[in-house]
Amino acid sequence: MVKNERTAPRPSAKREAILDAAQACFLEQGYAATSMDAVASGATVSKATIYAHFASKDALFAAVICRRCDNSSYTTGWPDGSGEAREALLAAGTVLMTLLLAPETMAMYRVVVAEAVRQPDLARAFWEEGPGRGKERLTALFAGLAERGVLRVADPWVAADQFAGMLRAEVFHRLLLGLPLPDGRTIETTVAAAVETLLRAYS
Amino acid sequence: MVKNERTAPRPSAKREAILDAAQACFLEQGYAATSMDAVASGATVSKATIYAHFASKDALFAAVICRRCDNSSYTTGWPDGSGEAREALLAAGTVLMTLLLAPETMAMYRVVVAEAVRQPDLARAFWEEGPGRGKERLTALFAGLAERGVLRVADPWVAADQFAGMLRAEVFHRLLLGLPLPDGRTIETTVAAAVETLLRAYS
DNA sequence: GTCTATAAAGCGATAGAC
DNA sequence: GTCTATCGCTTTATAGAC
Repeated sequence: MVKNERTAPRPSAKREAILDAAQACFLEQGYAATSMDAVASGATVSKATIYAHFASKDALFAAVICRRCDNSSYTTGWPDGSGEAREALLAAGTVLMTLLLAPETMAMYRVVVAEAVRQPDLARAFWEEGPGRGKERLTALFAGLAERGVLRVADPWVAADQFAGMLRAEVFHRLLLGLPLPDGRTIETTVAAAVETLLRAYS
Repeated sequence: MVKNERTAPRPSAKREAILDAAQACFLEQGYAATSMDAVASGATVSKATIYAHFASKDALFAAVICRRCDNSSYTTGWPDGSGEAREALLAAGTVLMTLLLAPETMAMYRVVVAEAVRQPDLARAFWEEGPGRGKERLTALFAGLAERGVLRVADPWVAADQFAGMLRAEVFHRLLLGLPLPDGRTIETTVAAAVETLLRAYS
């Protein structure tokens, strides 16, 4: 850890505590309902200290979202695309949908969507680092399967779009609205149904 | 128009003006960023008049959402399911996706999602009157096509879920975040691709 | 950098006249 | 029902001591 970090501010203990507390507040209660007093209290820090690190509430919010985006790169279980098509799609679908339905992801999505109109740059960054990146990996997977001839996909982008869409159907939208799920619909059944449909369509 | 309306309050000119102004504010700026002063100004009415009609800001918001839900029943162009499967699905998909991508629908979705945690009852009402109703119609359509034997669908709910999901894929989520659309992706191409995929899978 | 204390403004909601 | 005027509270942000 040399001191040669010009772009990002170097992490300090207080700064991290502030970001942690702010993330908890923003994700649980939304942007507007979160007060700087609540963040200060959560971080056991005075409000003035927050303003020493972040220019404004907007800047603090942006910092929280960006930090979260940078950390959203865990891809354990992602298939390399070398085996059977069904196997690869089941693995990819399970990874994506598990990440998608994680409470933290849902909360993140809610708050970014809510603030998208007010902070367009943030919405763009969120998409590119989050859903957009997953979409690219999925497109690459379909392209690889098509190239190897195990799947007859004319346009990998469209196939990835359809796959992602089927994963993010009613289950996702009900969770986003905080509603109970329909009986018997789980990650496994949804992924399996989507994979079977795609295999029948593209074989 | 007899005076026998016990449930809903009878419409008055001022009341409607308030609801119109409130809807414009809430959908454009969100719940928290909308002040009662702004609504009063938009309706050319005093703030006290608003409180004569609505108990609180929350109540006003709920009234706006519910009124909008009641009006979202235009189904021009919805297929009766008597003809060919491709024809019926193309028609249904176009109707759904056109409604889905309408700016007003997008704004509504944004604000309801943002307030879902704080007002769960409202989120539930929105789902049942909006997306839920569309989903039911779609499920019935698939069930009818399956019954007539023109489509081999084991579970109409799953088929409807997948169709709706494919319609609400990247295009929908990018619009929700206020981002530009990828080149060459329109309502027509998305609907057509989804229909072809489902036909290949379920024929 | 970090604190306490406070400024300055905006908010939802209400009182009281008409 | 509708208005004007205002209350009481919370908010973001800052000043000044250390």
